Amino acid sequence: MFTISDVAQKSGLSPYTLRYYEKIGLLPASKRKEGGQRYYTENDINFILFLKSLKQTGMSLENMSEFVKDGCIYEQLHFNSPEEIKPSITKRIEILSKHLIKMEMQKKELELIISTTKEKLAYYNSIKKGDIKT
Amino acid sequence: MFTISDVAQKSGLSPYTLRYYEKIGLLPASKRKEGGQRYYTENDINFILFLKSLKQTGMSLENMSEFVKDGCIYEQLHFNSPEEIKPSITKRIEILSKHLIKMEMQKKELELIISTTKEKLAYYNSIKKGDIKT
DNA sequence: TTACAACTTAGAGTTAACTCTAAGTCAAAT
DNA sequence: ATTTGACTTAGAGTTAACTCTAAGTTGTAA
Repeated sequence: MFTISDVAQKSGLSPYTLRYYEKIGLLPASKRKEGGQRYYTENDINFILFLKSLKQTGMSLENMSEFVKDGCIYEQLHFNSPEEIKPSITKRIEILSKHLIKMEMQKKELELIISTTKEKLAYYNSIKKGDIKT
Repeated sequence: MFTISDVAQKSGLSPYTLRYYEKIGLLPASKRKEGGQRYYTENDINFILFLKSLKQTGMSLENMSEFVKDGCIYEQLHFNSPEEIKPSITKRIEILSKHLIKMEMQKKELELIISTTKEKLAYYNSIKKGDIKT
């Protein structure tokens, strides 16, 4: 069982951000200790890491919320029981399919600019070494 | 020679955004027609597209400005004459190298989440088709 | 048991990156 | 020649996503 700062540490998100995500409904209400303090399980952390990777690949918080909501219990990095997931399945398939296409395009774009960047670097380095005289 | 809305069209950035980029010094002062209206060449557009791809892969406008500035004439998608580029070469190599590493990591991350997403989609689809009964 | 650090909340403030408004000028078509 | 629509500027407004503040509570180590 982990505190909010443990999770912050593990996820690279600040405690502020984690509370904010909960406030806007992107994360489900955390479990609480006696005194009211949040605690998190491994599963909670895995879910947070999954959301973080969606975010890193350009999904907006709003779009992520749509993925998470619909009254559905959030899943443990994908193995909730089928009957828990079923009501929101079509919606989820739709969102993930769209995002998948976006990510595939992103990957192509990324590969292109990586090679453009390598070319530029090679050019700059050749000038620096003096291979190209002025 | 292209107008600002031509460039907007070609680059996917709005005229507002193009003027804004110029205002903050991310783009060099545009050439103007008689009446003061901006016009752009193919080279200008290529440079704008290069900046756009840097942005798409997560470089901040501030970081891009650093790349562009240093009093240097901006380059035509990489072939300014060496003597124009030389003063800012070390800085540019530094920025691009850092960004390259970031992009390589991003690519790995992207590949990982693409495959995770595919798995999830396969799982959802199998529930939808009824292969997994409740 | 007393510090002291980390937690809690609601709500305010910040930052990056646009995005628009207002008031006016310019250009193309009728 | 006049209308229509795109252009110009400075500066204000917006949005997403945090990030912090204040005031108070809880947990832990000496």
